[in-house]
Amino acid sequence: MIHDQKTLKNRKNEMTRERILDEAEILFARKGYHAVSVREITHAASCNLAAVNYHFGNKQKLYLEVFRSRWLPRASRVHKCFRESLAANETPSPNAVVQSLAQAFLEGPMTDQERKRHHQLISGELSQPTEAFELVADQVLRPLFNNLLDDLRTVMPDEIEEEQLALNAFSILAMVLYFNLARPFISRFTGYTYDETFKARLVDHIVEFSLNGLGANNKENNK
Amino acid sequence: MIHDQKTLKNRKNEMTRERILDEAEILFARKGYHAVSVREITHAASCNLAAVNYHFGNKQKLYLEVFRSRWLPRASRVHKCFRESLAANETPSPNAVVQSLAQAFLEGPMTDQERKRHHQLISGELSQPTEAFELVADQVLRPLFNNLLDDLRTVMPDEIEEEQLALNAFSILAMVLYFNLARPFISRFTGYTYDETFKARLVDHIVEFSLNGLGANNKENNK
DNA sequence: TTGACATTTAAACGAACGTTTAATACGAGC
DNA sequence: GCTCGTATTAAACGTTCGTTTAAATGTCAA
Repeated sequence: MIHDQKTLKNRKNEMTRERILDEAEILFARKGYHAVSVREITHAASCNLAAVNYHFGNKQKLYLEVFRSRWLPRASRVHKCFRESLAANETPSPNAVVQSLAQAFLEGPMTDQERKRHHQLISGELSQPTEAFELVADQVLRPLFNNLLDDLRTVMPDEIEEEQLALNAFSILAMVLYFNLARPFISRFTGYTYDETFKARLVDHIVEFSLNGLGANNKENNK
Repeated sequence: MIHDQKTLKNRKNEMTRERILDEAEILFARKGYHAVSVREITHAASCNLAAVNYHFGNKQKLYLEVFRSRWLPRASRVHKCFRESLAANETPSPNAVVQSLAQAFLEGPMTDQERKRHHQLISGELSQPTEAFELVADQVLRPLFNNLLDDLRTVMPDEIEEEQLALNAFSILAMVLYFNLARPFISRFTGYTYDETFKARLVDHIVEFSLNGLGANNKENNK
């Protein structure tokens, strides 16, 4: 601990910064940007009120940094999980595409409360987009969409139109995203809890439903 | 105008009230509850700051009243449109169910900016539920879901499980709601504008995709 | 015209907000 | 030990917030 004092100092510096980011993400996800005060965040992070402005400039920049340093990496992990799971199949197929995507999003590399935070944050941006949405759209959503489009192009018949392909891609995303976003809604109406069994059931259903949905343009090789 | 002064007075009373509700809905939809101030609303409605508290008690109750007197009736109109469109078919079929639902939601009895406001408001409640969500869930969403469930029970094979039925219902709703909620997202990535042609194309796609999705449990009579 | 009631108005309230400041604390390098 | 630069602190800043008040205005019945 003597030989690396710079690190020690930096770690101390970053401790508060990181603690603020952690608590800010939790609170922003739970209550939304405007319903959370800087005082609330700094109190949860056990630091001084001025720390937010010292480390991030202002509240808005802190919010953006939550997306940059927390949301984006997590989304990248999910995206990577999807890519690797898909690549693991020796022969590409619509089934592999949809199954990999659904598993990555519903059972992917996140704890359950992480997933909840993750989707609450993006849900807020979808309903009231800020600068953070630009970030997310450019760095995550568009690459994901384009990848999905390419995957579908590979496994679907050649004669299919581009527009039809895009609509299919959106529909698959709709299924995957909806069953994450509408979780409270679904739990409320059915009484189901999102435990491992139910999530596995959900993945199966999404795969089956989407695959048949695609099947309209792809009668022969969808299994 | 002499014989009905009570009405005249009441109309005057309600003028301000209604104007506030109109402007409040627009602003709440556009910016979200916490990002809109009472001053902003009363200025847009060209009335005094205290009018909100006089007519509605407080800001929160005004927000709730927007849902009660504006959102719910509009949702009822859409629901009714769906029911009537479905009843117009002489023989019930999965195709009729899905098509009626998709048309009611995407091309139903609303102007386009009404639909935008409508979905922005509910989108906010989905991502950060308040008391208004209870209202909407009980009065609109649950009846709609139960109706859809009953419709599907009628047109699907008898041996289908309740859970399977519920998942199918959610999936159809996912398609319909997603293509409304994710409109900015979709427009951004494809460049498509939500004009009449594209909306008709969307309805066709949703019907086809969902119908095939259902088809997994319903091979023979889905057309 | 007068009196009772409902609505609108201007002004102010205290509280909470995001942000700034200036002083203090503290580890790293000389 | 001293100094420099970074981090933390307590306090205050000016603004805006939702809400309240009390007076003014308007409306209709008697």
